[in-house]
Parts: sequence; structure tokens; C-alpha cells
Amino acid sequence: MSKGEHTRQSIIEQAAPIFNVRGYAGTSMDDIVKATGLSKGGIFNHFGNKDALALAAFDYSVSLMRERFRVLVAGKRTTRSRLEAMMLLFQSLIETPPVDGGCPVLNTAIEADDTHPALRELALQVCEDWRDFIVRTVRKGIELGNVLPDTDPEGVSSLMMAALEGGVMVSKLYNDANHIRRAVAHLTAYLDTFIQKSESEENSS
Amino acid sequence: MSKGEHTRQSIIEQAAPIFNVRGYAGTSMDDIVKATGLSKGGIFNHFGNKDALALAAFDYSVSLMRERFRVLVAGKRTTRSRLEAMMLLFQSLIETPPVDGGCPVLNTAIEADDTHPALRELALQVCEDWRDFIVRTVRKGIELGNVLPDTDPEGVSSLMMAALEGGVMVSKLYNDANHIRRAVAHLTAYLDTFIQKSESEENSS
Amino acid sequence: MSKGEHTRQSIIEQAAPIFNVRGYAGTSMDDIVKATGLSKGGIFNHFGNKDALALAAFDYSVSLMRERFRVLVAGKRTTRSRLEAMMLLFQSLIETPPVDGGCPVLNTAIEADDTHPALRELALQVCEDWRDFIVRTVRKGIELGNVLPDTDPEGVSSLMMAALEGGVMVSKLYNDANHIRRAVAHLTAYLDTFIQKSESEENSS
Amino acid sequence: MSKGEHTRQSIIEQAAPIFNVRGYAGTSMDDIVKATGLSKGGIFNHFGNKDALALAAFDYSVSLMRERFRVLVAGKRTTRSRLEAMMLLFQSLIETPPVDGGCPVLNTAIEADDTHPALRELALQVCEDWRDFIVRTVRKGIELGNVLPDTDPEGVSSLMMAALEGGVMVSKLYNDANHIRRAVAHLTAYLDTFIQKSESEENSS
DNA sequence: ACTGTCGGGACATCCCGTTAGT
DNA sequence: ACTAACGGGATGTCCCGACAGT
Repeated sequence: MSKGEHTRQSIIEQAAPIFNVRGYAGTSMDDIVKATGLSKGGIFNHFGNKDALALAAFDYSVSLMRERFRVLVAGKRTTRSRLEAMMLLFQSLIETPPVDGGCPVLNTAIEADDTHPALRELALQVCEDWRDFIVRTVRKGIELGNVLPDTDPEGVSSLMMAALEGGVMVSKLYNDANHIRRAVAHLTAYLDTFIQKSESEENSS
Repeated sequence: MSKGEHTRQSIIEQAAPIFNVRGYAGTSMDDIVKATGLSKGGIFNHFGNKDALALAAFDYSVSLMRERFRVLVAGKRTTRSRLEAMMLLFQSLIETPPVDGGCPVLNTAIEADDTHPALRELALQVCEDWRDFIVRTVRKGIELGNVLPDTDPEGVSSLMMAALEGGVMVSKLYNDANHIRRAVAHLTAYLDTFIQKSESEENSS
Repeated sequence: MSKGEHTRQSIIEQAAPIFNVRGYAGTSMDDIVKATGLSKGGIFNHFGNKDALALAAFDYSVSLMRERFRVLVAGKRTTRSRLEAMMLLFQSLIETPPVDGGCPVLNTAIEADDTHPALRELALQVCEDWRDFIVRTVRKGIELGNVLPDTDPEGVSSLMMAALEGGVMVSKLYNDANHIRRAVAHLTAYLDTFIQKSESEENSS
Repeated sequence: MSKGEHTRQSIIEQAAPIFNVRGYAGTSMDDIVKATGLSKGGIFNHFGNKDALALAAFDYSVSLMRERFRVLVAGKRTTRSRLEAMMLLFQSLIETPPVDGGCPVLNTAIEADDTHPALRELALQVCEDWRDFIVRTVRKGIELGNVLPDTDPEGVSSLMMAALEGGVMVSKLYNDANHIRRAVAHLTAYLDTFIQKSESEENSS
């Protein structure tokens, strides 16, 4: 990585938590200047404007979540364990946050949905990835016969995303991890209502 | 209502959706000036600063939700119907929004939790009221024998708040009411797992 | 005094120390509103604008000094005692201030001399009255033979005014009455250099 | 001097007389903007806020007086000539002002003593320097035997500062240099009452 | 005579982005 | 690639004064 790219990456890494905590409108370029120690020009060299930086920072925050998810889901083959990995991802957002400020998708969706199309689009994309993961996992379970055939994958994914993102919001508001934990506990129990108890690793190869 | 109070109320009513859509940091006093047609001096006469106006606007947005909830819960005596009223409240936020911009508690919690203690406190208060309603409703059901005695009221309330607020967020992000509807559908089914089927109005008098 | 006049006077009395402490530019009409408990309109009823109030307040502050001087000089017939009364007036400004903020003439002269002709004129008028008192007192002493005939009344008055106003300034800056006391002590000794020791009351009738 | 420093210095030099004439509260940043031709952003780049600029402007005005005093006192070894240099400094403030608006210490002390601790402190510091010069000069004279041993250095310094600052005020108010001249004339004569007539240069080496 | 309400503009400060210079 | 310096405009707040109503 060239020196310039290194600087660029460093800016992103330092900007990400700031945007995630204060929001797009609540963050000024000067905040980034102070955090990075660079000058204004130095930052604008890498990002044409505040928007471009915010987008990159969002991407970075999301990449931290993706990486964490990759680890959590590694080796998980069963429907249940894969869906549980997703739950643990969100629970870990509260318990051992990869970025300050909670879930970037949640934060960005809430701030940007009516005001900032570009950011909104990004958040939507990530959310869609997660929903897609759930939908595909459930579908595959159905195909494999581990999941009750009349299970609605869309219903499961909507519920999970809602309960997990909502759990993050409530836990952050109360500063109490129990809320997300209870949501996860419920979802875990919920899995049993449509996943066969006999499911085992060999099912999914 | 005196003329001044009328103006004040009018400012609040016009400011509420603006704050709810753009957020606190994303809303400028000039936005309010333009929306109300008043001058800056005229607005600062009623609200000492932006904070005071934002707080009042939040209160107003919440009052609209409270009023809607009051209607939804009116005459509802059973545990199930009362909890369903709460779900319908959030579902209606998407289907027939009382204020533009989604749930003010969600929006405010997300923006303010790390940056604006006064707003955060207000959001927390409202969230606590809702949680309290759920907890008390479940407890009463247990006392009356309609609800399975080992049901955890805190667990129910955390799950419901998470799934409903999260459902609002996801539905707004996708601009698709189906997500909150699916969350509500699940919760409705979930009620059956701890509420006696035989529950009827005469139980709670 | 009618009710209106009473209110007017009350406003003046409460505005005077505020203007004297914070200066004309540093005082806002809202400061006066807060201090009086009246509304803005109530004040503008009595004073067409901020200027008019400031002028009246200055006059009032000066009147307090005049009254105090009247008491100090009462019955004083000799050249020395009359000049000493003037010194005690300024010393008392520090030791037992009739208005907060020091000498209104000094304050107003400093702030207004280059910026506010009306206020400047007022301050100049009062200063001239004091100088005039000194000049006439010395002249009369010369006429009566108590004061050395080659004494320069203008010189005495310029020195006294300078040393007294300057003494007030230095004492206020240091918050230490000793500076004005030392200036007065010097002036008192200075009087002996041109006033006959044998001067006694019968000289001035 | 770098370009930035040059600009900064230029701002100070143009701001100093404005602050000295109109006072801190009476001067707006726009006044500075107009005087310098710079934009607001350009000025705030060099001074974080109005206070910082006012402080720097005060320092600059004082530095002009210090430089003038340095010239006046250069080569002056006798008690009398050194004290006379101080008098001439203040007299020159009226006759050939280094900054518009009179003595910055006087102006600042009057405006700031009850309202602006930082400015007050600065003014006090400078005043203390001057007083200290007088006290030390007189003390040295006593040690050298040129000054009457029972002379009170504190008394001399308080009187001189009072008469000189007060003289500046009166002369500015009347727009007539005679007042400060008369005060200086008196002080000059006053020196003879405690300084030996035979004092000559060889006394102080 | 006094209050309540409001307009219009000023004020200090912040903010995004650009440019010259190295 | 990075800094220093700056412009131009927006932002929250203050401030003087006006006016309607009582």
C-alpha cells in the first residue's frame, strides 16, 4: 500500500467511529481534522467532499462487521448455527463494539432515510445482504429438509433484522445489554419452532 | 388559548415533522423559520434556543403517538388485545404516520444517545413508559391466571420494543410496510405461547 | 409623583448601576428588562430608545454624586475645606460607592469620547461643573487673600480632576482604596503650598 | 516572517486602534473585517475568537507605548529624568498618540474591570509594570542619597499613575492637551520636593 | 401605562471547500 | 501528498425597536 493509500485508510479508520457516533450532520470536517491531525487540504486530497468521506467511513464500519460475521459464521454449516451467528453478530455490537456508536446500518438508515439518498442506498444494500443471508439460509434448510417446509424465509428475515436492530437500539438507549440478549434469546427459541431438532452438520455440505 | 400560545403551538406542530425527518443536527432554525413564516425573533420569543424547541417538538410528536395509542387501547381489557394495541401503534407509524419521519423515539434515541443528553433522556422516558405498559400488562395477566406463570414480563417487553422499533426502521429503510407487518405477525403468534386461549373479557374487570 | 413618573424613576435607578458597570455598548435593553421586571414596551414607553435611557441613567448617577457632594461641602466656607470636600467625594466613590462601577463621568468619558457625542457632552458638562467649582473656589481664595495671588486656578483644577479621576481608575483596577487615598493625601498637602495657614472661617462670608 | 504571521500582525495592527477607540463591547468582528479587507474566515483562522484578538490588540497597543517609553528613557540615569520620561510618555499619548483612542490601559481598565477578567488582568499587569518602574526608581534614588530618605515610593507611584492616567482622560474629554500638561507640570515641580537639586548623572552608574 | 408578541437585522462563530505553495 | 491560509456563506443567538391589545 502506497503512502497515500495508507493515509487514506488511516483517515477512514479515524473518521468511522466519529460519523457513527455523531451522525453525518453532527460531524464536521474539523472534527476529522482534529482526530487525524492532518490538515483540511490533506483530507480533501483523498476525499472530494464530506460525502465521499462519510460513504467511505460507512463502508469501513460495515467491513468491520462483515469481518466479525465472517469469523462467527466460519465453519457453521447448520441452519441454526448460521442464523445464530447472525444473532451473535448484533449482540456483540453491544457487548464488544467493533466501532463506537452502535450499528452503522441502523444509525445511517435512521439519519439518512429521508435526507441523504447516497448513504441510504448504502445502508439498504448492507441490510439487504443480511436479509439475503437469512433468506438463503432458511431456504437451503427447507431444501435439505431440516426446516419445516411451510416456513416463510422472508418472514424469518424480517423478524430477525427487526428484532436485532431494534434490540441494538433499545440496549444502546438504556445502556443495558440485557435487551438485545433477551431479543436474541427469543429468536434462538424461535428457531426451534421451524428447525428440526435432529439437524446436524452432515446435513449441509 | 392566547395568541402567543397559539403561535407557540403552531411552531411546534410545524417543527415536529422537520426535526423528526432531518434530525436535530440536520435541522436549522432557518428551516423552522421558512416552515412557519415567522421571523427568527418571533421564534426565539417562544423558545429560548434550538434545544428547547427540539424538546418541545419531540414531546409533541410523542403526544401524537400517545393519543393514537389511547384510541387503540380504549376498551381493550384482555392481555392479548392490549399488547396487540401496542403492536398496531407501531405498525400504524408506517401505514398512516402521525408525524413524518417514523418513530420519534427511535430517531431521537439513535441520534441523541451519544451526543444530546437532554433529548436522550426524553426518548428514554417514553420508551420506558411503553416498556412499563407491556410489563404491567403481562404481570396482570399472570395475576389473573391468563398468562403462563413462568412468563418473563421483562423478556416480553424487551422483545416487543426491539421487534417493533426495529420493524419500523427496516420498513422505513426499504419503504415497505411488509417488514413491520411480519414482525407484528410474529409477535401476535408469539402471544399465543404464553396467553391462555380461553382468555376473554370478563377476566379483567 | 404620578404612577408613570414613579415607574420612570424606578427604571432609571435600576438601570444606572448596570450602565455604570457594563458600559453603554455592554448593556442590553434586556438587561434592563430583567433588572426592572418590566416588559420591553413598558420601558420604551418612558424612554424613546436606549440612548434616552442611558442619558437619564447617567444623569441619575451624577445626581447621586452631586447630592453627596452637597452634603460634604455643606457649611464648608474655607478654600481648603471646600477643595477637601471635592477630594473626599472621589475618595468616597471607592470607599462607599453611591453607584456600582466607579465614577460615571470617568466611565462615560472613556467609553463615549470617540463614539457617543451625546453621552460625551453630558460627561463633559459635569466635569466642567467640578472644574468650575475648583476654579471659582481658588479665585475666591485669591480675592480674599487666603490663597497666594500667583496661584493658577486652572492648574489646580486640572491637577485635581486628573489626580482624583485617575485615582479612582487605579484604585478600581487594583481593587485597593490606597491609591486614591495616596492621591488625596498628596493633594491635601499640596493645598498647603498655596493656601495661607491662618485661613479661618470668618474669611469667607 | 511567514505570510500567515504577516497577516496576523496586520490584523492586530488594524484592530488595535479600533478596539482602543470603540472598546471591546463596542467593536464588532465586522468592524475588523471591514478594516482589514479580509473575510471572517480569514480572521478566525488567526484568532479563535474575539477575545483572543482583543487581547492581542491590547498587547500590541501596549507594545507601542513600551517602545516609546524605551526611547524616552534611553540614556536617562537620574531619578528625575527617569520619572520625567514616564510623564512625557503619557503627555505624548495626547500630543502624538501612538494609537488612536488614548491610553489602552486606561480604556481597558475602565471597561473591563467589572466585566472582562482576562482584559482586566492584562491592564493590571501593565499598570503594575509602570508603578514598579516608579517605585524602583525612587528606591534607587533613596539608596543613592539623591532622594529624601523619608520619601514614600508607593505614594509617589500612586500619585503619578493617578495624575497621568487622569490627565489623559480629562484631556481627551476636553480635547485639550493643557490638562495633561498641567498635571505633568505639577508632577515635575513635585519631584523637586524630594529629589536633591544637586542630582547629576554621575550619581547613578 | 404596560404586556405580549413579533420583525428585521446584527453578532460571534462554525463550516465546507479551494488555492497557493512546498 | 500535505500544509497554511483564506473565502463565502450558514448557523444559533441576541438586540433594538414597533405595535396591537387591554
